[in-house]
Amino acid sequence: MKLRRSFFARSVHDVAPELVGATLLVDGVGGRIVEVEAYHHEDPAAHSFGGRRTVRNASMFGPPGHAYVYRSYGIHWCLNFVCEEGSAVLIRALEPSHGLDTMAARRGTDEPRLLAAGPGRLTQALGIAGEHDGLPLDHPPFALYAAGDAEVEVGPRIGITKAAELPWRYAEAGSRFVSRPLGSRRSS
DNA sequence: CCTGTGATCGTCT
DNA sequence: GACGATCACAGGT
Repeated sequence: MKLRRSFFARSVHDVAPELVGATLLVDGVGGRIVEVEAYHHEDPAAHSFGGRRTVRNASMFGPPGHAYVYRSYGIHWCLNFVCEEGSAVLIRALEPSHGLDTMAARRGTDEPRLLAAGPGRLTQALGIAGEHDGLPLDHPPFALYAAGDAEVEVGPRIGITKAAELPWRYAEAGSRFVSRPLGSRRSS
């Protein structure tokens, strides 16, 4: 079942766990989302913190159901799904199932676990870059299908220094394709 | 298993 | 001028 834009017009804390197990394809390449994180405007770790709009975070304040793509550490791209105003879900990892050869070529590895385990790896495998910022998620090149049954685990987010203790990371229990097991200490 | 470090640059102060 | 919602690799335990 395809996800409609209205799916995203809710609290990011409701949407994020429901995205675990959903299928994300970009031009037919992708797989099952197994790890996400929630960010919103009252969250010190979020780009939208305090409701401050900038050129970079404009998409976060745009309509729900669109992509927010930004550059991380000057090197990588990160993909988010915009929810209610000023909130978004960071897509951190997926289990590759469609277009494995394309992902392997883009990533420079055949190791399935390394194709899309981490937000930077995922965007590289799916061919996501700055031109995808602001695009609607219910139109090509995106295709999103609702999750079936998925057991979701919760834990602290990764790689942040502010509000690092908040348990707003959601992952599929037992998945080998997450960027890092829940409950482990290291941030990469 | 773990920790440390360099790469690299746009964004915000 | 400082700092990342990261990754790959090196080296020690």
